[in-house]
Amino acid sequence: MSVTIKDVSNHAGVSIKTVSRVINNEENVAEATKSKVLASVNKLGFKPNKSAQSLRSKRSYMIALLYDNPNKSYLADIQNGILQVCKKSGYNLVLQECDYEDKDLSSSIIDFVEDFKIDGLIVTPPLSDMDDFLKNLELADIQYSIIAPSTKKVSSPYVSSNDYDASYEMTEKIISLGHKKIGFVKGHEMHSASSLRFNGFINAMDEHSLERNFDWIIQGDFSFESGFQAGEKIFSSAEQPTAIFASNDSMAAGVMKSAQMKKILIPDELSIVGFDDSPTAEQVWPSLSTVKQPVNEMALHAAKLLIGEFDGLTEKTVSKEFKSEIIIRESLKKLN
Amino acid sequence: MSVTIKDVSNHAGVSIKTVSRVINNEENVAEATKSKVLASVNKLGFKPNKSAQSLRSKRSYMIALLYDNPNKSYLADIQNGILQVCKKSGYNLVLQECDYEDKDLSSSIIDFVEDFKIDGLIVTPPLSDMDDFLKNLELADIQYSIIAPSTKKVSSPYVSSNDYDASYEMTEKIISLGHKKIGFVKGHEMHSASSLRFNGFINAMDEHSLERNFDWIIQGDFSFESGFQAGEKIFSSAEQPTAIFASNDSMAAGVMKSAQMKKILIPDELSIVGFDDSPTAEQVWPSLSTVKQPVNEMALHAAKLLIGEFDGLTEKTVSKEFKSEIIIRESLKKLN
DNA sequence: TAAAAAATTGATATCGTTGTCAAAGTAAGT
DNA sequence: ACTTACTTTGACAACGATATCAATTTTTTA
Repeated sequence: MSVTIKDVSNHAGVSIKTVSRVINNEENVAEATKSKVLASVNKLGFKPNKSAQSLRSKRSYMIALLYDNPNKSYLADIQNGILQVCKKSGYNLVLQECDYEDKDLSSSIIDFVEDFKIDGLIVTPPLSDMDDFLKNLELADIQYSIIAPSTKKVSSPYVSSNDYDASYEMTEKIISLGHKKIGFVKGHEMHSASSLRFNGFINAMDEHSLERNFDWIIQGDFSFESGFQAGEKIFSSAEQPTAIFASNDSMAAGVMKSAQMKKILIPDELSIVGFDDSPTAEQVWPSLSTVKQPVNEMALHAAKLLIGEFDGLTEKTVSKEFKSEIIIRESLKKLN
Repeated sequence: MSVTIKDVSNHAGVSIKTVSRVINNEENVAEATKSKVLASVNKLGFKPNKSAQSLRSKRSYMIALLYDNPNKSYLADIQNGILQVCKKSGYNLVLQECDYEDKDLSSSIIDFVEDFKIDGLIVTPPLSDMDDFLKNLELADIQYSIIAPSTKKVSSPYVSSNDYDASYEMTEKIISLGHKKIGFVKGHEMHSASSLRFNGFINAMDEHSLERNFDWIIQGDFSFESGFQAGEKIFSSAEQPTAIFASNDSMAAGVMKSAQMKKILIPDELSIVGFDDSPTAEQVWPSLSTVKQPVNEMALHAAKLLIGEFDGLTEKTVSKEFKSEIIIRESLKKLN
């Protein structure tokens, strides 16, 4: 059938242990032996049997992605980033959907990791915001790498996005176009990104001495529906803003719909801005100005971080904060 | 450490082989022995070591999802459906992105399956439309289950959607609202769904003796951009349709944008209809009428089909065609 | 140059299951 | 009662890698 380590050892005229040493890049193998073995490996097309490796070494060569996020496009980007690394390093990605409200979350995840001998986890928001959950993982001695807005101080490696800065910058951009009356729709309360994005907005407003109008600051939950309702509230208030900044694109689209149903012209009478650069941002009309986080690259880095932890191979990858990009489309316009 | 089959056999006072028989539901185990063993299994919390099982039995308990589809939301639904089955049956899902234009697709997938001892594949469009690829899988004796529009005649089990019927029905719905001048934007040529959807449209038009206007029948590729360009073409033609049916929601959104930029009122002057019920369909304004396929359920069934093939356990699941649902939203209106 | 230290290599045990095959126990047939 | 057939069970090999530890070779040190 398929080529085993024994076939290689026979072909190369060394012991199986030596072959094992070579394929695992262990130290103390003579160069001559090493190249002899590698030649046999290539010649025979040997690929280590994952199950056997896993059984003996207690490593599964599988990492899992933990998520509880209805944002399909975000998830797809995350997956792609991780897969790029997995493909190269011979790891496999396993998906694990969670419920952040589940009381037994920690224990069920710990069971899952032990059952499948999962080597490590990549944890995404909002799970990456749950400190006690992360602490439980550490207590169970489970390796993980998190993707989160930059606030976290955890011992495990992490990849972060500069939600605060991006929001601050986008707000300044809006202000620079002459807007002074700016509304804001907040995101889901469980996501730390929500408060960061809000704080970025507030601080930029303060910096430019612009007044906050609490009729225009509405709590949402990242859903389209909550954005729509936020719009209804804002547009029924006494005074009207000239721009609204929503904490994600779905809510921005909701606000936009609400405005359009009230015949408010966008962007002439009202500018709308979102966050995330979801596919919808480009497909609505007028297209949404938004903030694009390099989600794919972040996930890629998170995977490198995690896998680098087990394989000494890769040069030590370090935690890193990623910068977002502001994308200006049709929905944001200079105030007349 | 963790509980092994040996611990169970000691506790139950039988041989390890007998324990193995019980946990694998083999025949010819006395009832008394069986329940005795199961009691020990529960008492000790024994869970078979996947790696050891895999090593010995040549089964990995992993199935892979093959895809080459930029539609993130579709993919997420597929994944969710499969995961529901995996969770129950103890299988794991591995993601494998492909390139349908890759010359070496067959061989690289066959390598992948052999390297990781993948038990079976779930193949999605457009890969499920590539007959020679599927044939190669069969030659390599690889189990798979496909998700595809219903045209395929393959020996492996499959799950299909009634694209033709759904399209026919939606066209009739449009016609029933008084529309006679109806445009159509075709989907990507490599997807068999595209021709089915188009044929459904054409046949419904014929059935109602409505004339086809080839100025309004445009080839697209499922992308937003291609929908936008289709709109530009249609709106620059001599006569204008009163309704346009696009083969998916992204293209419908593109058509919509093109119309809105030309100040064509939707749905008053033009009705637009999509296909897929993507998140965008709900988030554009006016919201898109569309066809919803039970993608999640289809994937769930495909997974059952595949896993049922190896585990004799489940009652034989059979190939099945799933029906789509027509969703009427704001973008489709009775003709004045 | 001999002894000590370090580098290199291999024989064999081991991981936790399932597979093989023979032995023991039960039921059926004459 | 005595084959014959079938059911139930267990001892031990095997899957294909890594781990242990001792043996051998090479290098360094004195």
